[in-house]
Amino acid sequence: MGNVVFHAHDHSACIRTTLARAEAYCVENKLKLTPIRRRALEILLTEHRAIGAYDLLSHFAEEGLGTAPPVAYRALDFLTSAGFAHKIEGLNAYIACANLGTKHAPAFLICTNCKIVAEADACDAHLGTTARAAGFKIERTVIEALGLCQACQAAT
Amino acid sequence: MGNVVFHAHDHSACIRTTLARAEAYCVENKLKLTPIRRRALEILLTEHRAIGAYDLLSHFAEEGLGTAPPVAYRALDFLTSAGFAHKIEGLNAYIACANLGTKHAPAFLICTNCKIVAEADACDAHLGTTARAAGFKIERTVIEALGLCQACQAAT
DNA sequence: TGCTATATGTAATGATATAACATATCAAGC
DNA sequence: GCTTGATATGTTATATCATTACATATAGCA
Repeated sequence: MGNVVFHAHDHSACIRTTLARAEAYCVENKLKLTPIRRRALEILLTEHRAIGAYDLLSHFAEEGLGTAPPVAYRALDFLTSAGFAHKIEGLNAYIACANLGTKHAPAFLICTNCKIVAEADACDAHLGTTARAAGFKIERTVIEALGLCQACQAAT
Repeated sequence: MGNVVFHAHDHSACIRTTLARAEAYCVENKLKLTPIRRRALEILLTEHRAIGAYDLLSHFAEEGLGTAPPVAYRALDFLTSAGFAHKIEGLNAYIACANLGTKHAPAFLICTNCKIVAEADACDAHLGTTARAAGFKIERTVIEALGLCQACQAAT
């Protein structure tokens, strides 16, 4: 199963190795991890919880990296497309990927109180089982598959 | 398994029986299905797909039922709390419940092209299996469990 | 070097959602 | 039938989340 950890861990090492993996992945896939994109990932990794696009933007503003919303959304678009971050639809917020570099369908356990998010894998079959193992108390689930219905596939 | 239907059906009958079930459920549970709430449900049932809060509000405006956002959001809050409608987080949109009156954890198959939404049950184990049976092609999944982590449970 | 893709800067606006407070309605108990 | 308290509705303003559109800059390549 995935890294379902709500407990403490060596966070600075976790940030360093994840950034390194992101860099390697970009080289392999001819993607450009520009300073602003790299910094965005670093901020998400440091926060280690889901944060809003405008929260990210405040960090950028403090550091003189930009003040207009597109700056944040572009960085987040890059990170989510590359699989370095995920959007938590239930919170309209974004979080660094915990299994960076691997193709995966993420599933999340989100604490509505402290906003900490644990990433599991959707292939772990039941979120309920994973949650029980982690001592997480589920209050609401969001389970959605977006794609094309049969008719729309035929029409295109 | 749930009513995973992308195909045509007797829609006016479906609306009538669902409204009747909602009314019965409200009587049983001492909830008030006021005219505006009833009309909101009727509109969602008629649309038979996910619509935005402001789409609902336009219907209200045309019918002289209100023009301010809270009118729509209150009606939607009532319907979702009562289990008569669900929010589709991936679309920021709302849809009438297909299994009204029964306690259930819904899972959705959402066509990003035509916006039709099929409701399955999360207990059906795998969304993938359900999708395959319906000929639905999944492009993105949103799987989120919101609740309280162990630490936050302990703290309260 | 000059061309073209891609990335960034910036202003304006669109889309979604809630806060706050006033007024109305309804049902329970007197 | 009135009072009272709870719930629902009306309304203004504002908060929050996200994109469009267009100008400018920069990197990689012919």
